[in-house]
Amino acid sequence: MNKVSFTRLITEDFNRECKDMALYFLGKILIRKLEDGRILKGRIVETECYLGNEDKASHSYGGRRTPRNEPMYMPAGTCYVYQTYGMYFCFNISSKESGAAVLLRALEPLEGIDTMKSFRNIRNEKQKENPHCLCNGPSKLCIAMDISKDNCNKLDLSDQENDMLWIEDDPNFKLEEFSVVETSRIGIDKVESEWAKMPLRFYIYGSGSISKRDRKAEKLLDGNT
DNA sequence: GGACAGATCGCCT
DNA sequence: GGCGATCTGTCCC
Repeated sequence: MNKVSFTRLITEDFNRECKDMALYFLGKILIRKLEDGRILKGRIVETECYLGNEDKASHSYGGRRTPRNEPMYMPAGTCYVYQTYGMYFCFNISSKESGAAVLLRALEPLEGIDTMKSFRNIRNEKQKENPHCLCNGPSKLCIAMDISKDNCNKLDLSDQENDMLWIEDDPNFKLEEFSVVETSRIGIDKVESEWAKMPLRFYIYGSGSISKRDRKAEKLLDGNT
């Protein structure tokens, strides 16, 4: 058996254009180290692109630049964590182009599942027993991984000294062996339909941890094989 | 499976 | 002052 080691992503790994990065992240491992040393790991299975300037669904549409979205303009690999609906967080990572970022929408929990459960506090008995329910949404994964604006916003994921949050490549995981579903983004119905429909959401076909499956797109993939 | 209402507050206009 | 890149429970088919 060859020994294959997990490697942490570095600056050049993050230096990609938004769509390329969203696809590149699929299958990678997001790792969170808590203050008490506990480790939480999840495989990234769903991502979404938010482009700059021309993207009407993006916080940076029209070049808007405010204190909140400043991380979208910072170097590739910078965390953009913002609060929404007064009580939830969304976790993005800035890409190469200024003003663009990739939203992490879902993870498949791999390690620290009991800790994630304790953070999520799920009431529904069936969901409670299913790890796939822990991180299958952008704000759920923030709760499960203890990612908030206070502790992770503007963090540099390419900084090898940063031991709070980072991403590793899993050499045993080959994205080519999976189908990737390309579909429209979630929760942006109010923007001009052209941009609402744009296929800027990506997920690994067959993962049990997807926030919202697109059965039509999956059927088309089935037809092509 | 889908539709809908309510929670709740930082951010931007 | 109004509005969310969401989640949850409820109601209905």
